[in-house]
Amino acid sequence: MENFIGATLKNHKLRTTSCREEVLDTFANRDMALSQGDLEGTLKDRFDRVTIYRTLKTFLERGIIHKVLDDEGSRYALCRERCSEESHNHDHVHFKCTKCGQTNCLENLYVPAVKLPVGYQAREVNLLIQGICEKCS
Amino acid sequence: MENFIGATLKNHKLRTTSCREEVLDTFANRDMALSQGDLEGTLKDRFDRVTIYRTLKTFLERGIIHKVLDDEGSRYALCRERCSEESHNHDHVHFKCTKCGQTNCLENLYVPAVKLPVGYQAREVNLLIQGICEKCS
DNA sequence: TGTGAAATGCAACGACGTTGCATAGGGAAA
DNA sequence: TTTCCCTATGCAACGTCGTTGCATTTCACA
Repeated sequence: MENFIGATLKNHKLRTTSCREEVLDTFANRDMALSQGDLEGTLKDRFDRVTIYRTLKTFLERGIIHKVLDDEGSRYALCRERCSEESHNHDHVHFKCTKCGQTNCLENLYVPAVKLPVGYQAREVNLLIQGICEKCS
Repeated sequence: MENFIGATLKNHKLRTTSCREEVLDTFANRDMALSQGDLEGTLKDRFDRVTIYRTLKTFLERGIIHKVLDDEGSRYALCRERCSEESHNHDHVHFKCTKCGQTNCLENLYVPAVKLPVGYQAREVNLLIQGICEKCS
């Protein structure tokens, strides 16, 4: 874990700070999409909410995390595939359980190709499925 | 148009008020997904933002409009298919142009079926494609 | 046309996104 | 190891949005 955190920050040319370490640690330990509020719940004693906000923003820009669509507010999840500032790669499916509220990446599923009308160019595709997850069914 | 608005409200058993009429009219005239901010821009001289908020909430509950996922804030669009309080039906694709910022429903496209892992049950599916629309390309 | 129920406006609160600025802290070079 | 610069952080502040309570107005049916 220590290795993962240090290596991730170094790979993306970011300074090692306690806030960044703990945010990364939280993402790694809780295997689900997190909102800024979730992170604040865990870290607000130690870090200002603006710092958490800026940490998320930085991670987003560098391709360490990606935004997960949600019908209420924003959530974020670690990028598993190789992402960088230049290219993001997130055409997998997100599943939100309406019972327990958890949002997860279904890593193995890919978004089926959609044939767009003439003139439309796709850059990014987000598929959110809501329903009941395996634990709650 | 008059007919559409009156009939829509009556069909969903809602009182006819000027705010509801104008919100519906705005949705009908501008053929795209609108945020609460968009509506306030047009209507805030005449109606309180809370009234607009509650109008949207009511329309959502009754199946007159549906929520459109967006990576920044919520947007709403008219339900074209038959929707009611009981059953919503919105498995079509939404397209957001990163150039002009417009979000539209691609009515003719349906979300391809995704085979979920065992134990997962889908209730609602949202597909958002971002890129360049026909007008901007 | 009167009346009860529903819709509206206003005030207020919290959560979030965002920015500016002064201070603290990381890390490379001496 | 120490110094110094640049970056990250904390704090204050502001705007937007979602949300609720309450008093007042308005709709629609009897």
